[in-house]
Amino acid sequence: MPSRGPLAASKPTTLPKPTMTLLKDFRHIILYGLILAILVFALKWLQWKFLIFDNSIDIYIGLVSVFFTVLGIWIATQIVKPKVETVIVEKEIIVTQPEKFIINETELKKLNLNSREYEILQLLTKGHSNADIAQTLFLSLSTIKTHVSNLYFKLDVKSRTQAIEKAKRLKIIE
Amino acid sequence: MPSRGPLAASKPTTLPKPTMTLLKDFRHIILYGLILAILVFALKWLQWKFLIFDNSIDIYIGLVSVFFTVLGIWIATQIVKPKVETVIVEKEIIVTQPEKFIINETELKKLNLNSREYEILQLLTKGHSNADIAQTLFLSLSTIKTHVSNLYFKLDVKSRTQAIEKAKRLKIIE
DNA sequence: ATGCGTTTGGTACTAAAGTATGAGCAAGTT
DNA sequence: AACTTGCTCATACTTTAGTACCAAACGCAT
Repeated sequence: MPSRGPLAASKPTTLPKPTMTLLKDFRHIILYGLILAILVFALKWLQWKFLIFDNSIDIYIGLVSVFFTVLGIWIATQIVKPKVETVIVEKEIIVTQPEKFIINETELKKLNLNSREYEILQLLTKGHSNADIAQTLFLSLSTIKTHVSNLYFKLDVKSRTQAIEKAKRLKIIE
Repeated sequence: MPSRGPLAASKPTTLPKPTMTLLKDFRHIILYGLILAILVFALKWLQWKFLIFDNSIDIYIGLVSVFFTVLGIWIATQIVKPKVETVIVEKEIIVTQPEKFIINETELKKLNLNSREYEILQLLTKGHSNADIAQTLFLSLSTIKTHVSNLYFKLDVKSRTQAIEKAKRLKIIE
């Protein structure tokens, strides 16, 4: 077996490809022709030699039969191209990809945060204070506090640092 | 070609597997024997028929040759298992690895945090309150506050959320 | 219209975080 | 011995965060 990757191969797929027959090229045809010609001469010689013994015609025929049978077999092995089995082996390549952050939509939906709460959560993780967020979103501090409290309830946490930790752990925030 | 993955195949490796021969079972042997017996009778008949015309011995031999050649080929196709070439095609699959965290030692040294401060920073990012940290490290709340304040000074931030954000951004904490 | 959820905002209060300052103590350095 | 540094702890204070409860305005669907 050739060298393979660190991970094992799996799911080998067999693809039978019965490509049949045909002589490879004209050189073979000429070669076969020559062989046959030589055989004709040999047979002629044998014919005359064996005809001296009239009874030996059976032996002669037998030899011819065997010879041509073997010849046929040999020709068959030459003209039949092998089946090709293609085995596809899956080779896994491990790639460390530079932070392709994917938001965990499943978790995010489970938490059922509304748009404001999620917006505030994003600012929260950036280290903004409630007052900052209020200014950014043009809302009163009270509103922010309400949203933040609801956010904590939904996230099942008790402080903004816990909220940040959980949000990042659940990958619902970058 | 069959359907393949998103990535192109590469490095096809050829493994010649010449699996040879042998009759499948005894039934075949008996079958071949019978066929040969029939052939012998046929030949005998042909022999006598053609001997009437003395000159036609060449034609007779020719027919025998052709017949047994074809027979040989046929036998070969029956008894010789096809050669099988196995082509292994490696199909590459990209696997993204979940990114190993590497602490940015350079930044960490620049900040010049002492061991306690770094320890507290770690607990901070996990969402622990000052009281929690005090309990964990068997220190008074005052001590934690002092350390945390010094930490903020060194990190140039004004709150624990900012500290967390900066620490993660600088990759000095997991 | 009525009900529901979202968003907004308020008051009052408690808890926690953060600042400022001072001080004790052990270990190592000059 | 005097000094520095890292770590500890305390007090007093301000600021921010967080909780609880309430309520108005709005959009939307039954």
